[in-house]
Amino acid sequence: MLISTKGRYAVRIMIDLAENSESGYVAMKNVADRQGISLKYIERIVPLLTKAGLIEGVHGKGGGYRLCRGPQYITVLEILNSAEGSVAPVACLAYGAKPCDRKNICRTVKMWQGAYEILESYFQGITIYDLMAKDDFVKDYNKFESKKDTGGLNVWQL
Amino acid sequence: MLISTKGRYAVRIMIDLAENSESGYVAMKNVADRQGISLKYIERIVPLLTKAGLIEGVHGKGGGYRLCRGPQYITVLEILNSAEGSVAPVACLAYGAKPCDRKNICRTVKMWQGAYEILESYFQGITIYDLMAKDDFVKDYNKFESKKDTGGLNVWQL
DNA sequence: CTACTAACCTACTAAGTAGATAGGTATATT
DNA sequence: AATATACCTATCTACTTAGTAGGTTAGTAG
Repeated sequence: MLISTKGRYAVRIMIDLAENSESGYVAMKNVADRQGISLKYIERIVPLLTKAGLIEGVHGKGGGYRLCRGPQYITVLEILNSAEGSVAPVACLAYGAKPCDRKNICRTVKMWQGAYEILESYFQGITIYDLMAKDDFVKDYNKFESKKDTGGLNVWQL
Repeated sequence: MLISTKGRYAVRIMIDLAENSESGYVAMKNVADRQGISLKYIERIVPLLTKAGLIEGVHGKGGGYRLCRGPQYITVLEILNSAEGSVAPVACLAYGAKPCDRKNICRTVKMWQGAYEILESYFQGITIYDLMAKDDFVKDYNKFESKKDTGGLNVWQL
C-alpha cells in the first residue's frame, strides 16, 4: 500500500486542526475523539508533522496544536512526505534506497519514475483548504465529476 | 510501498518473455538467469500471471511459457492487478477491503479515489511493447522528456 | 520405454512493517 | 499546587514481504 494509516491519519489530523482553529490551540485529545483515532497512536504521528514545520504545539492547560500556515498554503504532498517519507511507488525510488545495480539496464525504472512524478503532482495540487468542509463543497464536487475524464491532474483545484 | 517486488518482477518477467519469444516457449530457468531473480521466487509469481490469462505454459522438454497475446495488447495495469491485486493507494479502496464506517463523512476518500484513477490510467496506458528494448527507445524517451510537463497521462504512448 | 525437462504444488522461515498500547516525564497555565 | 497537555521510550501482536526447500506431475526427445 502506498499510503498507510500513518499518512491517512496525518491528513485527517491536519484537516481537523484547520476546521477547529477558531478556538486557538487544539488539544490532540479532542482530535482523537472527533476522528475516532486513539490518542496514543496520534501522539506518534504528530512529532513527524511538528519536525516538518507544519504544526506547532504549546504545553500545559489550554495548550494544544495549531497549523504553522494557513490551510491553503499546506499541501497534502507535504503531509504525506512528512508522515510516510515519500509517495514513491516502488522501493528503489524511495529516499535512502540502496542503489540498484540494474538501474542502467532496467526497462522499467522510467515507468516508475513517471508514476512517482504524477503522484507528487497530484498531491501537491491539493491543499488542506481543499479538503475542509465548506458550503460550496457539493458544487466543487460536481465540477470534479464533470471534468474528471479530461485528463487534468489537479482535479481538486478547479 | 504501492508496488512490491512481486509486481516489479512480474513486469520484468513479461518483458523478458516478450523479448525472447522468437525461440517459442521460454523456460523460466532462463528468465531467472537473465533477470537475476531466483527461480523459486519466480515460480510463485508465475501462477498469478497464468491465472490472469496473460501467459501460458507447456510442460516437459522444450517447454516453458509464452505470452497469450502480443506485447502491444498487454498493459502494465493488467500485470500489476494480477500480481498485486490492485494499485489502490490506500487500504480502504483495495478490493475486498472492509467497508469504512466513516466513508460518508470522510473528507479524504475522494482524494484517494482520484489518485487511484490516475494510477490506473497511467499504467493502462503502458504496454509491454512500450517497455521492450527497441532501436527508437532513446527517441521515445526524448519525446517523453519534452512533453512531461503538459499534464498528459499516457506519456509513454506519444 | 526411458530419461529428461520444466511446469506445478505445498510447506516453511526469517526479517521487516503496520498498527497500535502502556506508562511514564517535562512543561506550561490557572 | 493542581491540572492539563505535550512529549518521550519501550513493548507487543499480527501480518506481509521476500525468499527457500523439497517435492510431484505432465509432457517431450531420443
